Amino acid sequence: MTDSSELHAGSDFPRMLPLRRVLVVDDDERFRPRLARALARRCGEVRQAGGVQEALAVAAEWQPTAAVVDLRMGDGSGADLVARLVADLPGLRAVILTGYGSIATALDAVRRGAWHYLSKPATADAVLAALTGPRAAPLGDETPAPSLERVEWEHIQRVMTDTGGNVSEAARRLGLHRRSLQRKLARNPPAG
Amino acid sequence: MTDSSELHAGSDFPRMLPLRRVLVVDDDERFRPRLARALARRCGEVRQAGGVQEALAVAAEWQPTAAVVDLRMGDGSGADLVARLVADLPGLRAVILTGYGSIATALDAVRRGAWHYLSKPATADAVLAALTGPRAAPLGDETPAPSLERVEWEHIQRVMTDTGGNVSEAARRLGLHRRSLQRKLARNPPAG
DNA sequence: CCGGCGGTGCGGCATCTTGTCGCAGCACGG
DNA sequence: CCGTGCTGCGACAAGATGCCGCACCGCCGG
Repeated sequence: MTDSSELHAGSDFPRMLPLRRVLVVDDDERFRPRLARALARRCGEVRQAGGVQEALAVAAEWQPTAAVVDLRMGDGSGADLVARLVADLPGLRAVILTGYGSIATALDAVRRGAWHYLSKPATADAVLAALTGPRAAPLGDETPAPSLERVEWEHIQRVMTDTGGNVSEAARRLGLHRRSLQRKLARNPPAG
Repeated sequence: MTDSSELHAGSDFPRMLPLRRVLVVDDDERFRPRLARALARRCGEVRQAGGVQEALAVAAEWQPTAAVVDLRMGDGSGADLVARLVADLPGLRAVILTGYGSIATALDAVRRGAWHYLSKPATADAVLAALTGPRAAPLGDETPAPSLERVEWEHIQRVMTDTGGNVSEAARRLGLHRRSLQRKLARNPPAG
């Protein structure tokens, strides 16, 4: 991936075969064309799809070698789409684009066949690096799932540092009442 | 930072300067040496530290150019450590290693100066790719924090697919009562 | 064939947790 | 000096959870 700075323009991508035909799937009409254009300057061919159905149609006849897929789309889950794509097109590398907070879901997608995941907004370079670099650690199933309590607590801590310790603001962002946040903070952190 | 003066010959890492001196920080006595050895075969020098205090001491006198830091350690947070390291050693690239479920916290670390984050277990190749590749999208502050409710819901969904839809098993992993999980699942997914 | 085991759904009730008030205090800036 | 927004905290009703029980189902071995 270190030589990604010298991507050949034109039609040959020596050992970067995954980048020959890249399918960009996102229902965000502002973001998708931008990403597609940026990718087009660096890869072989790039096509776009605005949703799951369209993506499946394009994939069936065009047989992309790589896909960049948004996690949340109006007509279906990007994770499901990726699972179907890699099933139909063995060897296809798919990266999941995800907004903040869906990282766990994106990791799920990796276990279901996605190559990597990125948080949005992602630069074209980051996408390329993810596509051509090593696969994201699939997180073996032996990694225990954290308790709900723990997940909640970590997210609260995160937002709290975000707001610089402002309880009222954090409560607003978390969507709960200030008093409730106070009480949660007063409690002790979960053990496991 | 420090340029040609202190370079040890022997290994050549052309434009991979970050990999000259790599500090591996983890309190897991089984995992750390393995990672360190694997890295040593691919980079310049590699040293290890078993905790935050030790890492700070080593960093002060050795001035690493890169660091691989576990997020959770007995004597302190890896995120805090990274923040201090990048403050002291400008140009240092630090990747955070995180277990499942602390991804949000790891992203936090990225905002506080870390270069990238990886989920554990991570291969040495993945670590190198993260260190030499583009920086993880720092997730501008405009990305809204998801509501607590939403975070909870996504985590539940994740564990549910993990268990193949087994409610009892998912409840056990989530650390709540089966009846409560049933009720949560019966409710509708959160909007925002 | 039957009993044990583990899963599911659901009702009910005691108990814990939240939401929503209100009040008082403190800091900041017009 | 007063408005604004933060903080901590008490109180009480509304809501969620833990925990019991029951009925039912599918599976597997005795």
